[in-house]
Amino acid sequence: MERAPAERTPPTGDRGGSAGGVVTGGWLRTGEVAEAAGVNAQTLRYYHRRGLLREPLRSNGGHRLYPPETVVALRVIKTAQRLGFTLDEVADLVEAGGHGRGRGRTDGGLQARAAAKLAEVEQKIADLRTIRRTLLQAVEAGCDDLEACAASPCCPLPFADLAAARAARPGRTDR
Amino acid sequence: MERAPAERTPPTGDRGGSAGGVVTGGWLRTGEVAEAAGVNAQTLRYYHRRGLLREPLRSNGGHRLYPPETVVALRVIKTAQRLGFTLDEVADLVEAGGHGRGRGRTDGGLQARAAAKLAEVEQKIADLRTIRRTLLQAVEAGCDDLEACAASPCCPLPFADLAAARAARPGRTDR
DNA sequence: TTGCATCCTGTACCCGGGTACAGGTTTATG
DNA sequence: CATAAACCTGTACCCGGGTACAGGATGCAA
Repeated sequence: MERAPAERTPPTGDRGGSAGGVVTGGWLRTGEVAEAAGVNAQTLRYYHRRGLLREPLRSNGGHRLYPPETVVALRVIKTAQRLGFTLDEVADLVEAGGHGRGRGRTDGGLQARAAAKLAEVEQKIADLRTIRRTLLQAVEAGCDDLEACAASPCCPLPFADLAAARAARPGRTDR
Repeated sequence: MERAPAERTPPTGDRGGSAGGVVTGGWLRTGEVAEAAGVNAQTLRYYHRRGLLREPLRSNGGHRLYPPETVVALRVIKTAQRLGFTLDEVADLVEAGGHGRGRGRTDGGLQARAAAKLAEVEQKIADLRTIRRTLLQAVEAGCDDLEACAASPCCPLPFADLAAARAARPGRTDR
């Protein structure tokens, strides 16, 4: 993402678009990038810290000046996140994608990682289906009091199998 | 859970079972409860703080002495958690279940809450299925580089719809 | 030149569900 | 009675993904 910003024309006073507001091909300030990508401006700094975005050029006064493709970079990040990748994984993906470029590397590793993530997602779906089934049973059996149910031998709720605690809280499934 | 422990015989020196180790009907210490329920002893204190477990009796020296049904209470908590309830919701459930008891209240509210939770779980499943579909498309289309994909008009990945960010990170679906 | 919007840095806080550690008591056993 | 194991309290930390706030410095237009 936005590799080698140093190769572009550095900003010399003006920042691209002459008509106020909509900058056509010029440099963007933090707030502009954030708004264009639909994220909080603080999040940009956070992503820099996390290594998801390279630090861009600076104005003389120290304000960040982003190339326009940063907006695309942010969309990429958000898309990967929506697909279930953690920020660490996203950082990995963009680094892998960008790293060997220009030396004949075509392997971004996305294929393999997407396949692995697919398996994770399917596991989560399976877990949630178990939960759904159990909730349905509870509703159908008319359970209305957990303590009474725990005492009753005919309640379908699985009070016993503490071992099978994987599942629930889907974000943490397998750690 | 384990309401009115004060009504039981207070522990006067011995703690039930005379044969060392396995206490048959007597009072349990923190570590015993924790082990029997398969949770960390610290977690017991944490549950007390969260209002999930009532503070039990104490020995003269200040050590907690639990009635044996606390183990059941813990199983109930863990079960509800596995069904997707947060600890706040569980606290709510056990309080609702226990609160009006003895004054004709039979409504623990579990029915309604289980039904609501069922809807949540189904939403999560639907979200994950969308994610799965998208990942599958990415794999099938042979996407291997997020940046290239973002630039290509034929990539199936949804880089555009930032608005539809609900989904991913399933634990946080709708906050 | 003035004034205000935007930006900068560093640090602290939020959520949920715990876990860990320090430093001091109590309990049980030989 | 001595000693080790278990317990007590309070406080801080962990994960992931940000958000908020304080206190200064810049940028830009009138």
